[in-house]
Amino acid sequence: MSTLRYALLAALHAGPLTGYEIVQRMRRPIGYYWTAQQSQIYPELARMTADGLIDHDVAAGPGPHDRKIHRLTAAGRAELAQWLVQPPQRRPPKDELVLKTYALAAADREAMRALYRAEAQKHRRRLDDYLAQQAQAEAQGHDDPANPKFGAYATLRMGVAAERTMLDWCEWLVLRLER
Amino acid sequence: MSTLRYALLAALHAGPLTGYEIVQRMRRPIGYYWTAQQSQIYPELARMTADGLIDHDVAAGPGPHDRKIHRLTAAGRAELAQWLVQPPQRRPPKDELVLKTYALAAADREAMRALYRAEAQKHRRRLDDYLAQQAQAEAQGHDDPANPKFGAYATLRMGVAAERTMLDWCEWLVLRLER
DNA sequence: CTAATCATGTAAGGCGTTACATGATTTT
DNA sequence: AAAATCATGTAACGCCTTACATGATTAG
Repeated sequence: MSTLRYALLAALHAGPLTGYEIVQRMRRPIGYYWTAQQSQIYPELARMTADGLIDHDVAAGPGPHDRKIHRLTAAGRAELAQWLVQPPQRRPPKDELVLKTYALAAADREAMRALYRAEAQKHRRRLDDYLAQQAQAEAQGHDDPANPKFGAYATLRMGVAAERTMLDWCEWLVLRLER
Repeated sequence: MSTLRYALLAALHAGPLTGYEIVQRMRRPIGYYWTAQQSQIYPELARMTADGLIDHDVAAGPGPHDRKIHRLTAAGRAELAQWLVQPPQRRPPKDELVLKTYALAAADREAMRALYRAEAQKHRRRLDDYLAQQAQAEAQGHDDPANPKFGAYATLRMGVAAERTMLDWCEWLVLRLER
């Protein structure tokens, strides 16, 4: 069982979705959890159906393809529940900006400073975006653990925290590389 | 040019290393920058040598293989310097724990709470470890941008910040999932 | 009239992980 | 005597990205 499979089970945990809707959610991590391309998602959904983890209803779509509305089977839901409570396997963080930083002595200092200033800007934008979404989620009561959307809210909070961390780090570098 | 190539150029930016030494540094990200397996590293070093980005001296080793001490060529150093100042391409963060959190409603609440408590513990340990390394680096003056090890120090600071962020988030979840 | 959206899929190729292989020296 | 360290490599396989393909409806 690959992590992608669990990601798809997780995507379906709160209710049925079409492959297309899953693709939308996983393209840009709006909340902040996982990503995958459609060329990975469609075949995997087919395999999961063959393995009895999910099934689907078929409905006519606007284009040449019918819509397949996927939902978890009892087996799929059990598999998900069992996986959720197991400790995650740590996969190493790979961040290009951090890698560049390791070798920053090999580049022009002012150019590197400009890089961090530009990255800080990007993180500030994304942070503002996430903060707005977080406020909206709180207004709708998603911050209550009893609310079914609490999980999505918690991932959003991680997104906020991560963006803030990156922003602070970039700003620290901009200051440190002065002169 | 893959990111792995740039990671290897970055690894060699401060001086020559054998493939084995690079493997050690990239296995568990001591600072916090990049990882790769030896089965990726050795063939890539060979290809980079063929492409003129690095070259090496050969010396007798203790085992059946000679040591190859790799260093950047002028072309390799130029390629690295040019890459460093370009904006990094964002690759989506994939964190299994965050993924699990998204679907946390599908699992037993107390079991999830135990999971976050255990994860908090791991992050606390790693944070302490990184903090000790950071203090040592500062005592040796690596926090000065003029010091050639400043880049490694800056990546370590990112490691510290990231661990602290994850720790806080796990502890927040433990509190929120109470009762 | 052009472009985007909805909706599902296939093909090719590169990136990354796990496992296998060798063998002398040093540590337990 | 057994295990770890040093040191470099290959093989198999799966994951992931980029690109291609179809075609009706809706928005600009």
